[in-house]
Amino acid sequence: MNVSSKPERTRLSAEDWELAALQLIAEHGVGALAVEALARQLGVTKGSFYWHFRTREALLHAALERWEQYGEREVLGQIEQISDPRKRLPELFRRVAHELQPHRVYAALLKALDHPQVVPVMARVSQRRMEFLTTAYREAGLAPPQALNRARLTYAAYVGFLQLNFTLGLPRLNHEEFDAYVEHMITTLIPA
Amino acid sequence: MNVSSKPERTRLSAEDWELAALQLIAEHGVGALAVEALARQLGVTKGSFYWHFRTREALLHAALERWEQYGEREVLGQIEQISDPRKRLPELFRRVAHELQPHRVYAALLKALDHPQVVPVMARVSQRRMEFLTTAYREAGLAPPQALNRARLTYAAYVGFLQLNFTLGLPRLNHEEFDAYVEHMITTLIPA
DNA sequence: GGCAATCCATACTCTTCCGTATGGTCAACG
DNA sequence: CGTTGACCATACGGAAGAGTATGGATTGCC
Repeated sequence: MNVSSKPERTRLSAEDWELAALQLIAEHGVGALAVEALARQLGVTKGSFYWHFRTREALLHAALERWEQYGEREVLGQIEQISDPRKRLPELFRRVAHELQPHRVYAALLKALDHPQVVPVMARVSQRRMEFLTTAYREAGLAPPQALNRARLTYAAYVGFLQLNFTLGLPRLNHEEFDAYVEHMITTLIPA
Repeated sequence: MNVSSKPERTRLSAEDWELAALQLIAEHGVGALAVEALARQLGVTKGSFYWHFRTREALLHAALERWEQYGEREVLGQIEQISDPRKRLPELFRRVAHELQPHRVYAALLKALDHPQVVPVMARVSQRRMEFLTTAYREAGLAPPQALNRARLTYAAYVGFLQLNFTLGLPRLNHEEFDAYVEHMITTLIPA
């Protein structure tokens, strides 16, 4: 809690700036990533920043790289350990649905696809996830062309739900309504 | 073609500014909506702008309102005239899929849900479209709870596809691949 | 043609934010 | 305990863009 609210008067490292940048991106988007604002939030001034980073773009690049590295195998790694291929996709859906917090950054980056720096990162991440989905659908019994299109459809639904739910707050679902929606997704998208 | 490239030396109205703003939003996002940039594009200076509008926010508000008014009943109005309810949804899918041009503004606004001005507009538009989808699914034979969730799923897939395809350029589909994807959507999401 | 309203250009101010220059402070270590 | 290097504050320069002030140009209308 007091990582950013109470600076605790310890000195900062480049990692601190990158984590603070990711948090700020998740809350206010890439456009709000200003060094002076970040410095105020961290309780220091710009002088600190320009010791750790050469430029603002360097910070964004480092933060995106960190996110791409560490935020990846949180979900996919655990799912791959499930032996039964037919149980993988429902479990993936349920886990992703109930751990929406790590996806805040992804939702924010989705709204920043104007910036040339985030496009390659998002392209790589989306590509990997889509390939994961495609093979999962193939292992679940779909023919290759069907599996590919189903993966596209599933991933589009995921991305769209992030946009609509997070930043637009629509549809406004309570807990049980949300669970019902997830189960509806499972029965609709995953072959029996 | 020469609406913006050749100003034809005619004087401008507020409508001209709003249309130019929408075009600029569709191409470069809401963040790129700067009055001096727009003025350069229209072949005039800021002096013209601040005669027609009190502030930059006023222009954005007017442009959004115009978009919400005129860009709505292009698709939905035609679909409602289809008598057979079971043929409405496939036809809706195909038309939306092949007229993606009017959805560029929607895709751009989707990436600008940080701005407080666009949130209510997008909320209204998305709400209306989702209600349209829900009744269409009910008329296609789904029970009310199923129809609601199916509408959410469909609309999320639509929104996600806009994001992934337009601004990220992924998945990169040619014409027949795209048609196959649309047909896959139809068979997967619409009850037989 | 002349007048008034409409439309636009020019020339400012003000704010925000990136980046630089430079000196100060604190901790570690010999 | 003094020196060194890591870390930070302060002050500045410069670019970009919003908004204002004011006068000039152009159009419609009598």
